[in-house]
Parts: sequence; structure tokens; C-alpha cells
Amino acid sequence: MSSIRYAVLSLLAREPLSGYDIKQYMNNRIGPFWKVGSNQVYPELAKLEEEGLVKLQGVEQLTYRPARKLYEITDAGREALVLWTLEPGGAENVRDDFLLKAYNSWLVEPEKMKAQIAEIKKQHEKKLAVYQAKVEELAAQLDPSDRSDPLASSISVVEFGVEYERLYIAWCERLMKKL
Amino acid sequence: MSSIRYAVLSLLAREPLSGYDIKQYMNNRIGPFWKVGSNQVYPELAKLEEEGLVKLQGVEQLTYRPARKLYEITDAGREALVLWTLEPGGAENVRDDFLLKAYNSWLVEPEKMKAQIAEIKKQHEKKLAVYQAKVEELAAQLDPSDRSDPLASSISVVEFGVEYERLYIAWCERLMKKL
DNA sequence: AGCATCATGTAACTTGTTACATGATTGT
DNA sequence: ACAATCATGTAACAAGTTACATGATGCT
Repeated sequence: MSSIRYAVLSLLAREPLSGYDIKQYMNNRIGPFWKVGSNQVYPELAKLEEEGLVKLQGVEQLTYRPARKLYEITDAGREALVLWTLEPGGAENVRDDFLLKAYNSWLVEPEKMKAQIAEIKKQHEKKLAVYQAKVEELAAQLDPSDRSDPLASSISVVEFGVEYERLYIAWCERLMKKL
Repeated sequence: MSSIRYAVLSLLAREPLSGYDIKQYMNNRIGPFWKVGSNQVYPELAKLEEEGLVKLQGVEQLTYRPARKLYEITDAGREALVLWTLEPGGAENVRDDFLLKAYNSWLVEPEKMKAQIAEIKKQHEKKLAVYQAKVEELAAQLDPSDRSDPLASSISVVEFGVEYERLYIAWCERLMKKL
């Protein structure tokens, strides 16, 4: 299963990157649908290289900095990624702590619960704004004549984020009204 | 963080249950927003008992079966649960493998991708049906005169599930059209 | 005969999170 | 002076998954 392996390949399929870049991208760019730590990225890159799915393109060495190791995907890597993308997989569940908290609304004073809901609503509004900006940014760069522009896929994914946050916010509002 | 601890308490706050029940409830009833294995439930119950948040209410022993240990929440447990519910917490991210697969749409043949999308769309439709049935079932039992009926909270959570699945399905449809 | 359910639990393994370590540069 | 950023990586821990073990009943 280990999906970071494929998350790494997904990014490298678009452009060569360093481990550091990959980490940054995952924590901002893809969604944020994934958060990873360096401890996952670097060992995974090493494994992928060993397996020939990825290879070192070059090392950028500035004297005052650690070497920046740029990786690129190989044909085998791209193949593995396509295979995984088409692999059947089950629908996943949500698993959000706040839903569990909402499940306990009946136990707490309505006023306190409302404050709690308002707070996470605010956070989702922030996320929504980020995703919306990202969609616009990507849409501006998109080449509509290109049938297989990676950007189109990126946009779809971020749009999911936009819709998800909208749903979340609307749900929070309804929750508050009910209390 | 360890949210199963609170998931266990959330269920026990409503009615006494055995470890087995808790496992079943989590995998069907709450959402399915959580899936847990027995390896998580039983040790957690033991820990909670040690800490006095939960206590053994009784043991139901049929000769031909393992003893069924019924647990109930204590006052301390209820208090800890309320505290956690009101604790501030950040908005979480989605983390769904299929989104990552969608991110790679541009790499694969549109026809194959469409089949893939259709498949997981079907799965989400199944989930939607389950959640909808659950909402109706709960709504029928709800006592509208009771201002703090736990069922109201349950319904809100499952409604989130309904809306989420609808969003997912609509998104899949749009994805397919774009390819 | 074989599998699912009830009911407890343990063991082994894979993931994910948090924190640490190094060390120059750039911004406040 | 102090924190953040770049850039690699390791270590320790927490959480989640899969499989196993027991053993009777009941269904196909």
C-alpha cells in the first residue's frame, strides 16, 4: 500500500525534484492531501533508486549548503506509477477527529460547542481560500489545447479540495443552527 | 492524540458495550469514519479501565462462549471526553489514495482512467446508500422533544457522510466528462 | 465439510509523527 | 541577537493493519 512511494513518483513524473522539494510540494502543493516528514521522503527515495524507478539526475553543490540531489523518474518508474493508478482500490473513509467531536455534541453545553465549531469552521475557510487561489493560479497556466496537460489533473484534485471545504463549512453552519 | 481512546469513550457515553461491540460499532455505525482492529480496542479498554475512565459493569458468561465483558463509562471518563471534545484542534486533510490516482490521470489512457473512475464511483454510491438508510433509521428513532438526544448528534455525523459521498460522486462524474 | 459469527486477546509488521542533528545564509 | 529557510538525514515513538489463536454454534 505505502502510498508515499506513489506520491513521490507522481511528483517526479512531472518534473525532476530533490527530496526537499518533494516534501515541500506534498505539504503545500498536491492538496494538502498529504503531509510527509523528511524521514519518509529520504529513505523512500533511496529505495526507489535502488529499485530503478528513480535515478539521480545530478547534484547541485553550493559550498555553504548541503548538496541538493535532484532525482528524475525512470521509464520503469513511470510504468509502475501507471500500473498503480489503474490498480483497483476500495473507497476510503474519512477519519476526521472533529466528526468524532461532533458525535459528542449532546454531551456538552451548546454555547461551548458552538464556539468549538466556529473555530474549526474558520480553519476550513482558510483552507478553502488557499485551494481557490491554487485553482486560479493553475488555471491561468493551463494550456487548453494540450489534451494531456498534467495541470488539468492537478486542477481537478485541488477542485476536490475546494468542494470538500465548502461542504465542511456548510455542515458546520447547519450544526451550529441545530444547537 | 490517539483518537481511538475517545472513540471508545464516545460510544460508551451512550450505552455500556463490550469490546466486541465497540469494534462492530466503529466499523459500521459511527460513520464508517473509523475502522479499528481488536488489537486496538482491547488494550485500549484495559488502559482506560486502569485509568478509571471506564469500568467493568459485568461479565456475561455463556458456557460455550468466551465471556462477554460489558464496560460502562465512569464520571471521570465522561469528564475526560467532554474536555477532549472542547479541546482546540486543527482542520485535518483528506488523504485519499484515489485523489493521488486522479492526479496521474494525464499519464494514462482516458478510456482506462474512465473505467477506474466509474469503479470507485460505484463504491461511493454504495456507501451513500448505506448512510442514507442510516440517517432515516436514526431519524425515525429520534425524540424531537429531547434537546440533548444523542441521536441528533449521530444524525449530524452520518449526514456529513451522505454529503461527502454525494460530493465524491459528482466529482467523479465531472472527472469522467473532462477526459 | 466449510465458512461466518461471536468474543477475547496477542504478535508481527507497516505507516506516520515528532524531534533531533548539522550549518551557512537571509530576513527581522 | 534570533528565527526562518535551505537541505540532508537519523532516531524514537505512536498509530494502524493484517494475521493468528482459541473454540462452540449455526448456516449453506
